[in-house]
Amino acid sequence: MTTEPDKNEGEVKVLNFLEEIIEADLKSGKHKSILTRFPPEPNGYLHIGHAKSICLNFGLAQKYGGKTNLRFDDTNPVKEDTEYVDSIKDDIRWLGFQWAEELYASDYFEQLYDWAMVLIKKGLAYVDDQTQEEIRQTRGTVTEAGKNSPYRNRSVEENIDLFTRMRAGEFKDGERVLRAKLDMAHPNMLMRDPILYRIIHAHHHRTGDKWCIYPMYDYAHGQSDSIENITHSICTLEFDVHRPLYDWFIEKLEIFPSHQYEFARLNLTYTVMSKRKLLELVKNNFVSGWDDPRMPTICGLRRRGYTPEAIRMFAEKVGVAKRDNVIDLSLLEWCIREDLNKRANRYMAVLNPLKVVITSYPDDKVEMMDAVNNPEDAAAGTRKVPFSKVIYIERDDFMENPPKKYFRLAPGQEVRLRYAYFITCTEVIKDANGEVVELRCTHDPASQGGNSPDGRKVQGTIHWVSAQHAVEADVRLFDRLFTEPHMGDIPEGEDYKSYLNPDSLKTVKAYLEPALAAIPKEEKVQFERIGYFWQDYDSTAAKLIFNRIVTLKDTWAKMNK
RNA sequence: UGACCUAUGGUGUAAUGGUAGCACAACAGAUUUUGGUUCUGUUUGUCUAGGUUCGAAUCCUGGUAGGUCAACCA
Repeated sequence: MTTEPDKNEGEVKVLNFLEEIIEADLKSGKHKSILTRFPPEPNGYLHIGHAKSICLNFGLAQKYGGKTNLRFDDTNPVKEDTEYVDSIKDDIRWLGFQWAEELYASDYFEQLYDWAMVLIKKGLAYVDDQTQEEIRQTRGTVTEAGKNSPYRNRSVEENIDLFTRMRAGEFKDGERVLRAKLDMAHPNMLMRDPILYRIIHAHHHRTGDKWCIYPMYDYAHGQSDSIENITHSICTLEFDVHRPLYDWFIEKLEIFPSHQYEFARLNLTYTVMSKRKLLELVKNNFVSGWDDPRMPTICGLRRRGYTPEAIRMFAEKVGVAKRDNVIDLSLLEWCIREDLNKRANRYMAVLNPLKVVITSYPDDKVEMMDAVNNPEDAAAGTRKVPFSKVIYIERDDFMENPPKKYFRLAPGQEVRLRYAYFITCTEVIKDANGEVVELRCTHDPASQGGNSPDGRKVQGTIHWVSAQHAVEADVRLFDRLFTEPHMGDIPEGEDYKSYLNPDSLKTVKAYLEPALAAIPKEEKVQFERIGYFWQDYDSTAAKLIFNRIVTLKDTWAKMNK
């Protein structure tokens, strides 16, 4: 086969609009290199929406040989906590990114204060004594102009004095604010004398009690970007209307001209993305924590079995644009299957067991069957799986009255036990309620390993575990995770409670703990993360099977509709 | 009813004045030691009305629809 390395065939070069801007800036010499930043407020855990932003900011810098800072936007002490700082750092690292510098908006408080003084001296900021209510009332509405504050024309000296005393702690919360002097009739509400500083006597997670005045987002963000020489400040669409203000501060302060660019935030079907709602789910114990596998948080997805590679692939696939979007959850699921399918070793696990006794098999015999670890990767090798007279199969793999194209086990029907034998169902045993509780089968000893010397074909192949070697665990866990509304499909204004099953945590605990006790200590961590297995457990395997179950369920549902 | 942003198959995203392409989803077939994977094929789209142009998804104007903004949140 001949290849032309320069051709790069099949690979279409597609730039998103941010890449186009960056390439143009680099080409024109506007910037020699680029510096982006990821600026979370440490007031909650990162979710899949943040992952898109992280992949964008870090990915863009990587692609163009630049760097990315991690900056915590910690300008509101009452909402923020170091717990969140730590989790955010963990999640970013887990996703596979390394920041150039770890910074905090609170590092800039002194500089920001000095700049506020500059604005005051230029006659561009003033201290307002109005109450919060008065300020709200005089701001006007989207269609009506606001009214000037009676304190708007204070002298520079008086403003300096008052602002100094605000910092010194002479006033109570809410008594005074520092506002920019712009235009109370501006069509953009954000430009109607925005508040720069407010008084908050609260303990800050980093600066402690040093400050009692705190800058607002609009006053802190652009200048923080500027201090760090951020070239491309990339944020979501709702900050679009803030850009004129962002530019105004930079212009008036005559500092490094960082620029803000906006993109559409990620929305996912069936998924709650609002930090406020997620916090509520955690606080009210509707989930076991921020890392509950049903949560759309990065740590939740991690526990659900997602890999960083899959999440990065997802971020790549969803694209970047300025149009509001709702991505199908199926794309995220496709990404994890795509990733795991290539690299995860396969293991057999039965989630919803049905006992099968192979009557023709010797009572005490145990055979070690050869099983392929990963059909997609021969280098992954093989392993031995114990087989014996009594096994469990998946309940879904048997039907007493099968429809026409059902290839798995049914009375009188032959099926292959993967890596083991062909078996034929000879008897169905039911309990008093008519529920199938056990199957009796015979095996073909010649089909050891899964092939018959006479070349006859069986259409179905099913997985199994040897009962005496199995580790028992709760099969319902998996079921719960998939039958409950995924990550909370909660319509606006509805009660979360009706959408999450409060029993699931109890169930998990009740069944997981005895199972854990049966497992060698060194393997517990893996096991705990994934849930459950009868034998042959492994976290990666769980991920694969986990995603595979969804697919099979879908297929089955369709066949029966 | 103010300012700003947006409009391409079911869902996303390309095409930057010259053949509407790609991915997910859906559907059909082939292969298969799991109805998975893999491979092949199929269906479905430029919000609307004008204008400019040899030619418009693309440029202009009007309309329509959706979103954002009236926290001392970020």
